[in-house]
Amino acid sequence: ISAGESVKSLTDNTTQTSSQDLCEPSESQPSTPLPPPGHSGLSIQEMVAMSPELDTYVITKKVKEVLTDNNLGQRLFGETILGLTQGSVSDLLARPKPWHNDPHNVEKLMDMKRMEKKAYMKRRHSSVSDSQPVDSSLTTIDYSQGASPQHQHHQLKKPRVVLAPEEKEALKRAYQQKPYPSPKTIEELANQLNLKTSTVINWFHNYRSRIRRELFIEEIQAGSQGAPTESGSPTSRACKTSGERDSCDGTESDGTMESRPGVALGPDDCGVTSEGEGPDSREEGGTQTPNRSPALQDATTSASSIPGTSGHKGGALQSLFSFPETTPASAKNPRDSSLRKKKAANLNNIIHRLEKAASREEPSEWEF
DNA sequence: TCCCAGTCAATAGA
DNA sequence: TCTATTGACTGGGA
Repeated sequence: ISAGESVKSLTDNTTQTSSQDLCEPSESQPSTPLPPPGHSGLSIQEMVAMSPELDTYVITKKVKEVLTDNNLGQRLFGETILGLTQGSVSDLLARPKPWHNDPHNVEKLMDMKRMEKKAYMKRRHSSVSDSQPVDSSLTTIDYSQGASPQHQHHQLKKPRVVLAPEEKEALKRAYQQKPYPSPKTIEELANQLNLKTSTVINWFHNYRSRIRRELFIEEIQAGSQGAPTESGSPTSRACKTSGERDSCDGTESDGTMESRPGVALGPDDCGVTSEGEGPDSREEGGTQTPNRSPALQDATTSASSIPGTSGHKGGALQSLFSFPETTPASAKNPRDSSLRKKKAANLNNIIHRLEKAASREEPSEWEF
């Protein structure tokens, strides 16, 4: 059996299971005839859409475990199943994205799927030269993504800029002083570091974004361990600060951001000290959320201090998606709690089948 | 126009 | 050869 078949089998069974589990949480049989691509049966996406809150951190962690256990590479999984590159898969697995959604939106989702199916059928009839892969489980989204402009401009690609450690240090110090530098500051930084302004701009965007994600993960981890937080809710985004972390990727200790001897650009050399900025200063606009100030960092990172006592690892599968009873939703309504438990049971079931499917031989034919 | 989330893809490291 | 990192880019929202 090829790894590709394994992946397919794995994901196929996930879909199948999820459709049934939605109706019957406790049991399901995967032998049901498979719907064609673009069908209106419930898939993993729909199941997910019906869950207002999911511990995506735990789910992602489990998926990662399954991939590892079954020797399924990120590239294969990403390209075959998700339509993502290896790097994106790695990023997602390392930093899962939280969500919060309205379960009633499932109706919208079904409508969208119907539209998708129509479009798919239309394309199939009209396209003559496009020899589609036998694996019809690839969704229409996959095809559209394959035609991204990035692929078309392949020949025009610029060489990748690799920032030197000193340059990164200087940028980080500048960031500490001003997470949102003005165009003037950016230009000064670019000049002093001999970089393009676009590179500096991109660096600040990326750094802010990745720090934010790191904080999400911390909150999720804290929340999934019983802390009554609004973990995972995009609404919490507005409460984030961008400058509260020294390290972007979590692999560097916060101490690395201290001013470093031997680096050409000291804090005063970063071009960020000449404009009277305070720790919370943001030069342009002034329309940003005020609590983005680094000065608030302690308040927003305190949730991460909860020790890692997750009982998921090595434990029974049924405990994988045990939603904390202390979360606001379940606390205010016992019915919610029961609902959440049902969902947890469903998800545990899915994971169980994922694992079983990964070790099975026969590929089946359905979409993820 | 700016910021963001999401993603790609080059590169480094294991 | 695999995964992790990260600069660059796109599209959407305000």
